[in-house]
Amino acid sequence: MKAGIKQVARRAGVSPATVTRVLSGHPTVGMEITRKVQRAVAVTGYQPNRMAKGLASHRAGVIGVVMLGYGEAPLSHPHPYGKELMYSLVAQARRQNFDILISPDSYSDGKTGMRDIKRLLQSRRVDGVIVLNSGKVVDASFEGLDEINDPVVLIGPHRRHPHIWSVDTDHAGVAYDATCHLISRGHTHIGLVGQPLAQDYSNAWLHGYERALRRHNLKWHDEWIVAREEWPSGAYRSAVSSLMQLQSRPTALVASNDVVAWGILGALNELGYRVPEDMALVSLYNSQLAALSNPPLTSVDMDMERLGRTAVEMLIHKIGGQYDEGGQSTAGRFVIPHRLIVRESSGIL
Amino acid sequence: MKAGIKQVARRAGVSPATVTRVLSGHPTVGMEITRKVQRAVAVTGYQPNRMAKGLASHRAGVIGVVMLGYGEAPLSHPHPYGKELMYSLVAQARRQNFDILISPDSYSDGKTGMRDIKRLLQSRRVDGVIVLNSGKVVDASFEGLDEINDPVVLIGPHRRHPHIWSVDTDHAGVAYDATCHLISRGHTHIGLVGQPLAQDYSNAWLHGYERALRRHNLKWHDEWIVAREEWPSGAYRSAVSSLMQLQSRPTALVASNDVVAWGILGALNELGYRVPEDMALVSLYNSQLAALSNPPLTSVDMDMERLGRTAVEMLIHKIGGQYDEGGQSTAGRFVIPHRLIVRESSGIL
DNA sequence: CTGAAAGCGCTAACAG
DNA sequence: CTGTTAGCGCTTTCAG
Repeated sequence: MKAGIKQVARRAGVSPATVTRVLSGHPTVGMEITRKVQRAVAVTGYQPNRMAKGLASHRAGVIGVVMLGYGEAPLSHPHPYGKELMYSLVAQARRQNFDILISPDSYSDGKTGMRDIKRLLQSRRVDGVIVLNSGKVVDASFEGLDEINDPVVLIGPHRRHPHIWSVDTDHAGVAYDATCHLISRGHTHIGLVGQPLAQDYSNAWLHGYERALRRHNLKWHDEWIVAREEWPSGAYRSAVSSLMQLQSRPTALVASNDVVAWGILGALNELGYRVPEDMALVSLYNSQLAALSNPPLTSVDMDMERLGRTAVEMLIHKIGGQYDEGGQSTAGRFVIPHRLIVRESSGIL
Repeated sequence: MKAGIKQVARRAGVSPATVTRVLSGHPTVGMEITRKVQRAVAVTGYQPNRMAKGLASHRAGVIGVVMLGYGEAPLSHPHPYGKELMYSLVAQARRQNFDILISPDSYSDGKTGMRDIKRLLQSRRVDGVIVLNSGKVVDASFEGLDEINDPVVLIGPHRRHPHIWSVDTDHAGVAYDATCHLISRGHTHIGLVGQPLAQDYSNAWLHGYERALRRHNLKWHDEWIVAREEWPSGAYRSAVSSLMQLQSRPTALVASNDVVAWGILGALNELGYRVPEDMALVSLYNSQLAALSNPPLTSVDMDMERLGRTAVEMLIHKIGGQYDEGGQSTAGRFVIPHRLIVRESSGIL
């Protein structure tokens, strides 16, 4: 029952090589023969053995996904690249006929990350790898990424590796735009709530935030900036509470993502403050949660769909051309445009 | 540079077969030789070519994941099995040294689902498949699933296929427990808000809900049951609003998942009602959102971690024994226990 | 334009 | 206990 290429070939009255040619759309095959082969394939329900195909052709037809610094729970990590991005990767890979492989190695942290990526590539299970930088990974962890000869595309920030292909959002720009929007709504006291500033993302946010304020000749206080790694249930309440009790308190906040924004919203509500009247709010990422809150969140959309799509396209391009081009001299960095989605949390004009 | 098994063998002064034996932990290898081989492997940084290995051993070391009925956005589908389940699958697969493959075929809907699963299996890319039933798939779509000879484990409900291996939650029991909890809090007017009742999950919920009410000699009205496929932003508000205006309105609701519960919470809040005073709420799934709401949601935890883990264990067991056992005569259905997590939304004692 | 032959890199009998 | 010998099922030169 398990039809092999030989059975198909015999049935069609041709050689195995010809079957391969028809199946891979090789141009130089006669109409007659093509027909016969196609019929034989249809009748037998033939499906090529991917192992054999891969072994012979040196191509797996698979893209590996490695998440750096997500610890034990990468898929439940709310931030910064969530399921939207993951979905986009899978969807685009499908369009180009690649599978997505999530290997055990995918759970690496910074320390072992590079080694795991190399292992994955060397085992030839995948043709290339997309690395998701959670932002927790210090840049030094990418040491060696640029020496890998197989196709690799990094999603996320990195500083010191000009040879790495990557695609990312302009995180500083995102924070800048969010802050400017609040300024344009008349706010002069603006705070920032999010993750620890040691992380690459947060760092960029801080820069964008400060740049926006500076450009508008506004000042800010360190107490307006709240950053913590974990946000257990009570944390929002106490953070918001301290913020509100400041003698010179912010009247608007930039939240580093929608989950944080929801937390702030809840705390504000619980403490009897109203949004946007008592406190305006702008969030980042514009996930599905943003529109569902009360009031709906103004949030910066980072177009995860396009981010993922671009990453896969870049990678497959590299995979296709990995023998043509010598080395990674043609590295590039793509920045996906973001845009502010104005809803009610930032105030009504 | 690209070390193959031959290089390693030569370096260690042994035959390729011996290298294989050492690497696969074959018992009958001398200490001396084992050492030498291990050293050679370490020095060369040898990584077996998985294609070749797979072709020769007839095992891919990969588990395929197919999501049925999730349409174009399986990974962003909030319900019923989200990223927690996905994570659990990947984590458990890792523990047992399997990769997870999300193939283009994974996006099947009911119509083409079976065909895609067969294709995936027949291409020998994967050793077995875990099928996630979104609940939207009508049971008839599983026609043929029981004829597949390769290992398949279904996660989710199904009715007519005794030969299918599956693991699931007792959905009716979940709704039953949620409803009983509300009853024990003194409620007699209890509503149900969720997805269309034509879906398997919702059907089970309805049964559990009704059973609980019947057992306690309580009545319910059709207007207390709100079911819709999509919940755009305004939908919660209007649903809640109609519910509250009923002359005999429910004082408590069972929400089919945490996202729905958040929506209800928001609408209630917006309309000036308080939870749990004006309306008590119990939700299902106990996702990360449940604890973060205000007030925190009482929700039924379905232990997605264990659900995923069990599914992978079952599948790998089948993969391991697929030549020993004849046919699928030993099919089984595992039900993962759930438990109610009491928080504030269902009332304070 | 098509067939024949030669592997891809590894594992799995079978000998020794 | 270890080496030798055949392939796994497909692709790919290379002839014709």
